[in-house]
Amino acid sequence: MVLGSRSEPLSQVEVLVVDCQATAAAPRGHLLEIGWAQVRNTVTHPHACLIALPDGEEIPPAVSRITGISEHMMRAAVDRQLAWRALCYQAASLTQQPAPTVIHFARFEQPFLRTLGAGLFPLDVVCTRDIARRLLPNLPRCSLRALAGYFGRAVGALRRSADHVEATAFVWQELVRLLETKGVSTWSALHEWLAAPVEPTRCRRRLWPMPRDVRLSLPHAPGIYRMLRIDGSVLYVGKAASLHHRVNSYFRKQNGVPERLLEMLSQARAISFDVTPSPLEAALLEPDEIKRRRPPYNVALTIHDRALWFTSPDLSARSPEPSPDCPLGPFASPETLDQFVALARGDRAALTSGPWGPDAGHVQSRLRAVVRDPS
DNA sequence: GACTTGCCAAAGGTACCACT
DNA sequence: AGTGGTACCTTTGGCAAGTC
Repeated sequence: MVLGSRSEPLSQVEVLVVDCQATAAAPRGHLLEIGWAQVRNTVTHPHACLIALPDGEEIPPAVSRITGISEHMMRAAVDRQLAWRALCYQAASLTQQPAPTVIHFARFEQPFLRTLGAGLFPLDVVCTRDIARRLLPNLPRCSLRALAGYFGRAVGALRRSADHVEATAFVWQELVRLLETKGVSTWSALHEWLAAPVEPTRCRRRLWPMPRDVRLSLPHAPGIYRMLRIDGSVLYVGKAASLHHRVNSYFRKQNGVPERLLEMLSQARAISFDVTPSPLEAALLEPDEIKRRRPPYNVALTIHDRALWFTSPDLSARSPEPSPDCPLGPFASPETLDQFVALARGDRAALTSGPWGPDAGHVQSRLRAVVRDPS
């Protein structure tokens, strides 16, 4: 049954965007959450529901950590067939049947959904990752977070279906614009385009979204830099003895680049920087900047990933968490905090053995100002 | 005929990538 | 961290053409 027209322009096609969270990949895993939204020009408010796990099944700690879904929250979970029927009801309201459906990395979601459908599957699925891989073959990463960031939308730290549905819908709309420039302008043309074999690419050199001249024009001077998305939001704050060398070093390696770095560089379109008189000054500015902006990729100084230290304004107390008594920080280790205390007290003997070196005296006045005014 | 070289395809192994 | 599918790379073997 085809109610709508398959020749309708892709940007006008009403689609269902779906995302699932699960305890693990199929067939071992169980559905934990389903989210969906109807998209045509604008995105309707996404609907998401937690799915009750089979008796005896629990949410693995790792999944609970990345999704934020707790056993307590699962009290509101619904039966999986109930959720599937609600999704099918929404699918049936679309003009085209089977319902044009957009899923990111559909390979993960489809086995769960097909099991729920038990032979009846009213969805005509395309995968945004497959489209992106063809349209942007040299983009370092095509994960949902990387793609959304590439087009200028942040994805929340916790992986939840409602947020992922909105992000997928956003990515879909951006991809449709690119598809139409390639002459892929209808739903059926999109299927044909996806089915066509891809030209083999033997040496695929990465294409960084950040223009080369932007990074090459950075000064050979110490300072702090901020990696920015296309909308200007900050991805990462770093410090450098030479802004030019540090930032350009990210873009030289083709292999062995850490996963999170690739994901960040897939999103970074611009850079802003502040030149400082010395590398030490940059090192002092960096934590302030991180604390103020909370960039998502400053993993090293986030409390979730390793123990951090905070200290009191008079440096006499320390705590692994920020508090009214210990608002200064974060410091990556007790050793760094020791150096900070020594620097503030002018203990040159302690300083010259540490990473601050002979620059220590140069920044003491600023450091004392920081200690006096912890805001 | 024996050997070398180049090409191709299949098989097997490994690295990559995306998900939770 | 664990998982699984895919892409890529290497190895292997068969074949044809060229050279000695």
